[in-house]
Amino acid sequence: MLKYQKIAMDLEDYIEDNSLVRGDKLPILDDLMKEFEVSKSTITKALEILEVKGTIYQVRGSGIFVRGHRRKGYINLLSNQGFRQSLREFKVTSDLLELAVINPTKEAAHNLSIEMDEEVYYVKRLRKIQGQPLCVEESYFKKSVVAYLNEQIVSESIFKYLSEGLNLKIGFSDLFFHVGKLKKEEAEYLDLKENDPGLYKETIFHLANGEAFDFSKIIYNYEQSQFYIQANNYLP
Amino acid sequence: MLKYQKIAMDLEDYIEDNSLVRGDKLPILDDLMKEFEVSKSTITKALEILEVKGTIYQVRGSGIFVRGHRRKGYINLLSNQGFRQSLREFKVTSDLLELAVINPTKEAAHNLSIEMDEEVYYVKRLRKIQGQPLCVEESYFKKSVVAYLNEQIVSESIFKYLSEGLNLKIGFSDLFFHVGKLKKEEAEYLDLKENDPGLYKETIFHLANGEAFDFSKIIYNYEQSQFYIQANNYLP
DNA sequence: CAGTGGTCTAGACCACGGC
DNA sequence: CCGTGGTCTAGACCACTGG
Repeated sequence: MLKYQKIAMDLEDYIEDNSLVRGDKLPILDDLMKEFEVSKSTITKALEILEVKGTIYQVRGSGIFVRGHRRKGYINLLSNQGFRQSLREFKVTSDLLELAVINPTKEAAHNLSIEMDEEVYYVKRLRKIQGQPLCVEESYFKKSVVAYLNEQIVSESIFKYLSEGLNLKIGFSDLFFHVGKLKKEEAEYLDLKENDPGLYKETIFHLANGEAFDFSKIIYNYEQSQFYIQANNYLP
Repeated sequence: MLKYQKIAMDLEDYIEDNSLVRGDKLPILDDLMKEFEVSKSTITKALEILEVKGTIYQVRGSGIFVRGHRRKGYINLLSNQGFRQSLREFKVTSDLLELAVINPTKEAAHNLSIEMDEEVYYVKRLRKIQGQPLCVEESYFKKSVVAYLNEQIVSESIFKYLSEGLNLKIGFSDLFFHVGKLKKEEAEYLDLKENDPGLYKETIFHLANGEAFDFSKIIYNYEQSQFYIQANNYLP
């Protein structure tokens, strides 16, 4: 593990352990350098990561402060770590509806930039929160990248398996969404009525080398889901 | 303007001017260092900004590549620069419905961390795209920060005025949203029907020093709006 | 193994906040 | 004015990619 990653994690733990909240001050740069016995740039790099993640903000001439937020019960839209993190106080479970090796739909093939005769793993899951349907998810994993999946892996954290088990390096993801009216079949999964509102989200996940490997479609139950994002305002 | 900011902008222009698309290669680090006559770290910093913004991705041992994305007509959810950027090919206009100095609602006061007797500018606007209602927005600006607003400023870009006119430094923003059924009054603004789907978004904007100064509530017309985000996957 | 990006250092100097 | 974070440099060394 890289120094700056370790420092970033240690600082997150420090904030957690000391129950620091928005506006609370962290030690100054100089002290952090001494504490971790690294150069200024390394601390800066660690802080930058936490800044991008929305954990802290830095004010020149003043100090380093905890950002956090949190409205309870909101899902972090950008966390692909499933819902374990954002909703850890709630009970989230997952029903596996389907797991198979298939040829992709035209849509999936297009979003993964593959031919329609290349094989993919198709995973369909229904996620529940405190027993209520939270969302239906369909995922298409390139089989050339994700060579093997089984029921157990899928029922736990797929991404953890990919990065730790298969040693894949996840890079970036493109996320698209819109709001619409649920079709009858969709509504049934979510325990809602036809034409009720639904949030439709599509995500294309890429490896660090830029290759798309997972196309995912999720429909959220509007009664169970609220989202948050912590953004930074870079170049105007 | 800082060197790395200038470089980042120049590289964006370079991509634009040469119509580079996803996967196209940029010059290597060494050449960029020579071209811009700066040290490696400065180039790295510029590239990092573009990486966070979703403009490029870097692959160790291989090169620097254009990321971009491929869907037209989607709104960048994280761009507070209004819709000019994402939808520049479409005609976006804005009707001012109300502009007044008032005491904040309880909700606005809470989100801005102020008392209910402190004054705020209240701005209500209806945005249209190609003549169709796109969203209704209500904003509350702390008067202690934004001392003056008028009809002309509001009809153009408020944030441009804040950063260039008032020289305020925008820092970060917290974004919350959910999906719901439109109330009758809301639906009328958007030319929709009661109980049609709506995307409800709230944003709290902060200065670089961490002070909240703008609380904004937007309801989007589901027929006119689709969104995208380009995310990076940092620490697992 | 050559090419290319990533990490880390030590240090100079700058810019902003707040007393 | 002092304390604090931000920018920038030059350079050593590491780690991954791809022929």
